[in-house]
Amino acid sequence: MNDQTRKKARLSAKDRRALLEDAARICMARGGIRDFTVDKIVAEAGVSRGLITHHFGSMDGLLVAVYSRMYGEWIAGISAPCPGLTPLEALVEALVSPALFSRDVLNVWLTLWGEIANNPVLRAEHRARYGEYRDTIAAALRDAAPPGADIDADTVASAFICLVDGLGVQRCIDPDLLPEAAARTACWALLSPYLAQGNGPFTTQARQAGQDSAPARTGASRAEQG
Amino acid sequence: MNDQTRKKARLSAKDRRALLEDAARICMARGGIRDFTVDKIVAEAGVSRGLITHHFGSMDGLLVAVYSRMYGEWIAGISAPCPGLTPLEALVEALVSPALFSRDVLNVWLTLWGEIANNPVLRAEHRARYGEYRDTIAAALRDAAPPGADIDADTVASAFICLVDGLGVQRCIDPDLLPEAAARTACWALLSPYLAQGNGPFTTQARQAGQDSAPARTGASRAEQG
DNA sequence: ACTGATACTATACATTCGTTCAGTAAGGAT
DNA sequence: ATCCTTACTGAACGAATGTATAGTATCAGT
Repeated sequence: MNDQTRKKARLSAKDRRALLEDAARICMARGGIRDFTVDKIVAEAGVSRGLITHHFGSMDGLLVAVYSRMYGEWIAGISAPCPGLTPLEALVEALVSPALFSRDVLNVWLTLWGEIANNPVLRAEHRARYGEYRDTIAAALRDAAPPGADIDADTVASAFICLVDGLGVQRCIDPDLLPEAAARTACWALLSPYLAQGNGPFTTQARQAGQDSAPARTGASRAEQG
Repeated sequence: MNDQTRKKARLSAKDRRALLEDAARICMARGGIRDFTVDKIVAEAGVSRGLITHHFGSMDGLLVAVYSRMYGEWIAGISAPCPGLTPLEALVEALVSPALFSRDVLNVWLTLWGEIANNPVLRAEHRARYGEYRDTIAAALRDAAPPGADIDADTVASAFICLVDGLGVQRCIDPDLLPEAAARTACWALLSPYLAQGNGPFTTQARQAGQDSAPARTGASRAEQG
């Protein structure tokens, strides 16, 4: 209504940028990178074609802005504490919650990943953000680890991020095949050896052994238990 | 040389299709979906523009053909036995080997995933192939599991596939940050609880408990150990 | 009230996109 | 040797791509 009464809404640069970023995300959630186009985005936002160039310089600029916003919201989402849960439990619950583990959100991520791999500008933005992401997870891990544990929280966090990424991919491809509960189970399956007392696969000793001459022996020794 | 001497090479439909599929993969490895175009592919293959439509009907047809080929080669790669290793060990080693865990190969996968999520034709092809992929892994898991273990190999295989996907994503984004050894360690970290004697997180009991009213308790009980 | 800055529109532009199609030529079958 | 199938070329098509730019409208500062 408000938009219809006013012939032309003149927003602040900040607000208009946010509006365009949201429109771009809606388009990407709908049809991946193929729908990340000037025509589709300005139609979704209800503005003229020239606005994207005016506010972001180019489509690459908009892409970086979307990526930056996604990363910020993602980290904020997993950092929010939850009463009754440890920080690590809250983190996992956030990751499988509808706010983060929805197809719309994940499809934007998947689309962005495909661009990061081939777009130097986006890759630079990623490198600046990834450290913060990993540190957030590593902090929750150190908090949950048994006292005096000899582990590399950064390594665990990296592996955990990979799993979360993969869960997102599968969720995009076939949401029905990967319900929330299955994702949660997978998360704890990866984290539990680290949290267990004693020698998980992420201890300094285990890592050094795994990188030595006999590469498969880390798993082999376990397989031979049965 | 052979191509230059002959003015026009007339190949069988099968051979020409394979050649075009390879050219398409090279383009996708180089620049993602943005380089999956008629002009780029026919230039890479050294043929005229009309050939893609002639052999595949449309670009979508070529995309499905590429995906089908990728899946076939991927499953063949992880199914090859390796002397001195158990089937599961051989599978993991194949997954982190240069043949499968290279940026070129993985970038094609990442590109395809972005399309599967939004392309109904590709999604249908995926559904027809995913089962075979998961069964291959589940078989190796059952072989490696301790006798009489009460586990859901399909669930473990699904979770493991997610991890492998995520490792591929990270490898595409920043290959230096995820060396082969780290990927191998992450794989065994996820698999080891399942292979251990007793109650891993993938047993029937643990799964039922995890899906009950207290969703986070599967991990919570472990976190409270320390 | 005036002025400068800028949010915004709308058109135009050269490329590039996927597909169509008429025509050429090579190879197998009879 | 002659067909007929088909692998293959190359030009043409309209639609869609991102960006540049001239012009309009609105707000803040004076």
